[in-house]
Amino acid sequence: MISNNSLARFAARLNRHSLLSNEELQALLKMCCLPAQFQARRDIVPTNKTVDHACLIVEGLAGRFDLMRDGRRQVTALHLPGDMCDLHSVVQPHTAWSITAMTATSVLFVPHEDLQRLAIRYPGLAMAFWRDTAADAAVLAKWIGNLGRKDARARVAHLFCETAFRMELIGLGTRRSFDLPLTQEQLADATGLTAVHVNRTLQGLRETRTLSFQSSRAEILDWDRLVEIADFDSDYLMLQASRNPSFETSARAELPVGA
Amino acid sequence: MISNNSLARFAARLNRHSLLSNEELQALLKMCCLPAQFQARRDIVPTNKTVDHACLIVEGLAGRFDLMRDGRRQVTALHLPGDMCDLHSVVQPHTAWSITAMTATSVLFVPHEDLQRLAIRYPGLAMAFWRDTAADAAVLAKWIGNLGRKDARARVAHLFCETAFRMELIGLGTRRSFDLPLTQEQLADATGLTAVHVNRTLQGLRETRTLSFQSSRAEILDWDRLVEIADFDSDYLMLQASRNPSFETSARAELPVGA
DNA sequence: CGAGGGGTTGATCTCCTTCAACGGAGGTGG
DNA sequence: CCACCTCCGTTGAAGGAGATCAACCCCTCG
Repeated sequence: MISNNSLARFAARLNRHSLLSNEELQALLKMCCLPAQFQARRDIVPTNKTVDHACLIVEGLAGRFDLMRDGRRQVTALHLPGDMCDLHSVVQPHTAWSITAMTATSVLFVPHEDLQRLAIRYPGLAMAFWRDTAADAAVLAKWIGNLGRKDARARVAHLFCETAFRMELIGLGTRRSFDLPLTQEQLADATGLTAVHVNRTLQGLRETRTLSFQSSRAEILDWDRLVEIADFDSDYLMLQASRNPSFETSARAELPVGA
Repeated sequence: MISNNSLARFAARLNRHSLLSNEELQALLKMCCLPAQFQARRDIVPTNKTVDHACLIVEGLAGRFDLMRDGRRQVTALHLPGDMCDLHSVVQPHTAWSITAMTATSVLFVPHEDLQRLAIRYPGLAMAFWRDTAADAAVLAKWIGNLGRKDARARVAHLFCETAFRMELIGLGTRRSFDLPLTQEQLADATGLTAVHVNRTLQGLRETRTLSFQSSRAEILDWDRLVEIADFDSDYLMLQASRNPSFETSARAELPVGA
């Protein structure tokens, strides 16, 4: 199955915050899953359904959306390749959100059943899944802070800092330069602004030689300045610091004995 | 130990979204934990530390805060009695957030070690913990939508809808009438507004006989109207609908045999 | 009695929205 | 190959929602 390669990206993500044993890793990679393609602006997971599979981003960009009655929409999370963007649906199969392809996107659908089976069989994996959901939540919390208490410039700057950081982490470009094929309207959906104001804000950042974002490419000209403007601190991403090896090893040690 | 009674509230919360077996329930209630009291505005969990215990709210109100460099602050989550407000710290012991008592609050500190042990021993509990974190994240996502795309009136209305709903659920008042000893400044911290504007917004809601909030008491005079203004839909709270019994029972069935 | 915290009010300012128009790039069909 | 259309970025002008600043009131508490 071709999907092995793509599952590896997810495994790598988990392994970044949770140490996985070889056995756990192998079990992860053996999950069977269904590949699918989506054009930009297509719903990958519609709202208000009950789903029986989670969705792993292989290529492209996907957004989790909160939709208002009047048609306004807000991106609540941005998902890059390797993200299992609704891993939480395993424990919460009724969707109150919707996941939409923001660019042409290819995904793998992974049955909940498989993920549940792994979580029961391997407590270390259950912890890793839980931790992944917690990491996701930490990003959500940070976005609340940004939307609630920062102006347009800081919000846009923060989005670019975060995305640059994550892109570098998964090996898609560097934090100074990476592809980001989003329209200004999509950036607006993510920052709680209008497309017009995102435009003006980007111009401001461009004029001060801080950030240039043109033809789907982000070039961060002055990283320190951007971080300063955004009040960005990568800690919340929980990408390297949050390992909890003492528990992971004890989990493994206890597995053959205790359970 | 006095704490049994208080742990029961948390168990009830879990049981609301995850079916627990008697054995799991008993194990939960047997956790040992340390009671503590906090005055309003005291940090229960400071930011930028590594913690080895989670924090269960027994009485009072606590807020999770995101703090900006310049001193601005944003509440990212509001925690009511029965909430284990940083359950996610079990898998993510480094705090990027801070938890502060918003009123006089009594809490129980529960060692991560105990929670981890339970999660390993009982996959059903591990799932319940994971689901609790997911439910928490769903609220965070909804708040992002509110902050990003709704005006002051809708934000305030939504906060009251959500809180009324949750209060009723845990048996502290009804959705029409409940105690909420928060200042307008604290409401402002939660809605991304200023205290002055919260004041004017509340006046507007009071004048239209929708909501009255005075001397620490919320009276929702017109629930339907408030829901309409807030664009509130309780689905995201995942309080009754998200049970996943098919898995829970299979987990239990497999426990004695499989693991 | 004085101090301080919280609610209320008014005046002013500003950031962002809204609306509208235009231009360029890319795609399509005659 | 050009006409046309659509999408996206850009610009300008006007309006509005909410912030900011400052004052005042009331209540509680030392």
